[in-house]
Amino acid sequence: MHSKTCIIVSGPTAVGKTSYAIDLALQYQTEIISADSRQCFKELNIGVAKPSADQLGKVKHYFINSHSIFDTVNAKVFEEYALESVYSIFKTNDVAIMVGGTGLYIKAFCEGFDEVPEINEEIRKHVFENYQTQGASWLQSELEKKDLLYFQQGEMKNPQRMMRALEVILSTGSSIYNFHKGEKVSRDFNIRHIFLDMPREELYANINNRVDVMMYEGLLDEAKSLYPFKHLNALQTVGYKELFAHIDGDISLENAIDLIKKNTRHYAKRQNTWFKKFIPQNQ
RNA sequence: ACGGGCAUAGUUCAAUGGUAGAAUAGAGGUCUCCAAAACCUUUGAUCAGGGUUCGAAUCCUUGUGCCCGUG
Repeated sequence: MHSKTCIIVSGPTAVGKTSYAIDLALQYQTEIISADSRQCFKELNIGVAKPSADQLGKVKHYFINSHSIFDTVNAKVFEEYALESVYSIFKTNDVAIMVGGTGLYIKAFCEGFDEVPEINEEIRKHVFENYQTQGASWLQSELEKKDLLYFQQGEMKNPQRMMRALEVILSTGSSIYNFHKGEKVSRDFNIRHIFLDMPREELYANINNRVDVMMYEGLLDEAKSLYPFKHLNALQTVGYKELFAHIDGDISLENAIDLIKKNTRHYAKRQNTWFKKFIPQNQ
């Protein structure tokens, strides 16, 4: 038992995490670390359901508006940022609150990652560009030649994982599986977990309603202003990518809105699946 | 009201008279640095009644519903 505690509030999108966490933070007179892979971008506002200015004024939030869409943000970056933040909060508080729906980020914060050497930027680019021009079959044949372990055991239909495996073997000469030891880091503070959930039908109704509100608040204009950056990873985001398709003339606005609702429902479903299995705690 | 057409999974569409398939939605799952990402698996249907036939989603017939044209 440690003297400091981080309370993690997780759950699917649109379940009400934000206001729940703010109430909790006010109760403990402490601050909040967001664990959301999209709300950290200062350029993204309406579409990512950030806390309102009013809410941000009540409680200090870390990892909200802290990064730019041009920055590299990933689970490792989050882990370091969140640890720094939590220790900063612990200087003056016994309790810190973390809230968010990005399961992998929360896992990285709770358990850490096995060390994988930094990947050379040129190798990463080389892998990505060849995938762009030659497709998944290129990744498959490269992995068969260079990383038989991954070729036999890994997901050979999943381009993203294949790219990761390939960049690791090209950079280090060793299979990504040799780095995955599954050793969990033990943090020197307590971790408590609160999972928010509600009946599926209610959640889906919340989602549909929230998308309508976002459109009313001007999501289309926001998407138009971000259109020049649609290729960035930060813009591979529900609520924006569908509107980009509409701006391109591929689909009607009505279709785009329906797609946003549908994709958000899918996202919520995946979050549920993740949190059903991953219960962060260290007791 | 008359004439014509259509009726298959929640939806959109397949299936010479011979095992009712697909896409998508829905559901379940994967997961160690792009995770609001990228993947995997899967439930489910011939409008209703009668007839022809070894055998009907398919042919005939009655009913019901929808669409188009004429009035």
